[in-house]
Amino acid sequence: MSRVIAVLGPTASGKSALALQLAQALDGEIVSCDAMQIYKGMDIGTAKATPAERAAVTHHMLDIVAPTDDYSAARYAVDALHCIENIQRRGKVAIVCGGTGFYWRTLYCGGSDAPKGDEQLRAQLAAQPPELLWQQLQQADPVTAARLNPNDLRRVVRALEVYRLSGRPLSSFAAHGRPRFDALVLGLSLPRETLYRRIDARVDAMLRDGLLNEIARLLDGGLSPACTAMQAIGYKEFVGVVQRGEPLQTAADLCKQSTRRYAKRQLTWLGKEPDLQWVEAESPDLCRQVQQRYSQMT
RNA sequence: GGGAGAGUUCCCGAGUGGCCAAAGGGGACAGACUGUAAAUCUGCUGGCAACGCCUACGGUGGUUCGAAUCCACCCUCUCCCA
Repeated sequence: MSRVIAVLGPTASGKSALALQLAQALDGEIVSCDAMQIYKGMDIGTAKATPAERAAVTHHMLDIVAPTDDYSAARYAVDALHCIENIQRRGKVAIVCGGTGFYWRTLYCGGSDAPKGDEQLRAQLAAQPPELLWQQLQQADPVTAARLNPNDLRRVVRALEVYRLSGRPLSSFAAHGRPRFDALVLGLSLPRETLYRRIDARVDAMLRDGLLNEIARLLDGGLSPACTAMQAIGYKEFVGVVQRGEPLQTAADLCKQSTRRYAKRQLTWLGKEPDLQWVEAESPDLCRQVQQRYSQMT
């Protein structure tokens, strides 16, 4: 299996542009690694590759499911790995590009084979008092309980769910393993202020490009504001504007703020990502530099 | 011109003599992350040679063993009457 290039980094750091350049220079195809670009109909707010870009370079892992559906890192790992295999079988270079660290990690290092989520069970668990859930977890899976914060309900519920479904504690399932394929793993870095400026500008641009119309279309189509897809930054902030005519400026500011925080979380994650090499996002001959590193890999 | 009220740490905002470097919230910063991950959760937020010291609650000066809290004057803002 030949080498994969992964272009990771915080939002608005220039991942897509670099991936596009690389794909054109190396005869490659792009595999998106973004938990929200998975959803159909969410284009502007997720900064999905444009039709023109998709015509120029083949993109994978975009528009995989409807926004009403749920998706997961484990599904992503399976689907994206198939894409990579297919690309390589055709003699092309697979370029993974995106900002969802958890998805990339699961693709690269494999994920746990604990049972998949069960909506009903989750709802049933979540209906119980948090203290009770915590007590149950401490009994059923003390190792995981020691690891988790009692307030992190989502993880507490998941751990209990795994226990109920499999009869085994979550801690008995292996987490990520060793990398499953060779990859040049890149993280785009740039000064915090620059990154934040870019984020602000990007939100403004999305609004100019018709983000509100896109959201209105989704909501008119019957999409519930409560579903996972609508929790995406750039969407949840504007539901009130679209549905109740709340002030746009306030929502836009909030959106910029959430995006900045998200970028920070991405950076924190990337800091521990195996094999990751940081490259300066703003360096003028970035694409050439990366190509050089790529060719140096043996 | 007269009267009433307000000025608190990055912001909002509690605090009306010691338990106050000052509740709470926001923001910023840092971190976690086993099939929801653009989600979810946590920590931290005056300075220092730091079990102590210094600087801080509009300003200056008082009262007091001790003040963000009481008094006087001054400055700024808000409201009411002229």
